[in-house]
Amino acid sequence: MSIVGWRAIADELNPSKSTLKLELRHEHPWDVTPREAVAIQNRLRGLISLRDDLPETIGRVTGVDVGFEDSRTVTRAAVVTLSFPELNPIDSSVARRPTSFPYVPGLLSFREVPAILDALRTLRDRPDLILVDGQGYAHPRRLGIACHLGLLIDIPTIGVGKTRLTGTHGDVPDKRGAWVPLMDKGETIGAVLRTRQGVKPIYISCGHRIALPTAVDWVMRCTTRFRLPETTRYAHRLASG
DNA sequence: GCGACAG
DNA sequence: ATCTTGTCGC
Repeated sequence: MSIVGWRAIADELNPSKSTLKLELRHEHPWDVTPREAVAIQNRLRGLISLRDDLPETIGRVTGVDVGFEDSRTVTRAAVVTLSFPELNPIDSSVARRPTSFPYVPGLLSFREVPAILDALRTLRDRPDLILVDGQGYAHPRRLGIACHLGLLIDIPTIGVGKTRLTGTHGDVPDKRGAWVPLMDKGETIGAVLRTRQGVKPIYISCGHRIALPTAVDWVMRCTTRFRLPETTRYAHRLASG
């Protein structure tokens, strides 16, 4: 579908441009040096919960993705909420703001989270569960973008990466749903999951308030006939258009 | 010192 | 991520 078509759908999903009360559980500066960013990550890492702490019933799943415009000088975050288990889009939001932090492996959240928070603020309802494009716990300091975002807004999050940031793993059986642990320094930091037979596996890790097996289950429940979950696909289309 | 390195 | 045509395969 064309970009015009998608913008039309996006507006139709949330015509009132209603604002969601999104109180941040933690605050810290964003205009920081890479060195300061690392210090913030080391301070926040101890606050992450890898335990299941999700709503009793989840009727909606939300996807988040970020794209860039004008030679990466503008950051565009897209959030799409789908009904569950139908996986039909029922709400969405897009936010654009000047890019203020460079891409540095391991510090992705400092580049993308500010715009994501802007997008979340114009969503109609508070998400039950969010699938974030990128790693969560599978990070050098165990604070990938999914952990960072989930912790700030205190909502369960899952990291869904298309490629590896850190860690090692064996071969993944070529069968839908098969997965092997992603290991680092003797610890399981994530799962390498084959969402469909015959496609490259994706990297799943805990964000916040969810355990790894549960995270893998939810990613599979959100994945139909493609390599990536529908949440990620819808968000990507709105972020890139 | 030499690689590796989410998006 | 983004820049980009054609091309291999179901």
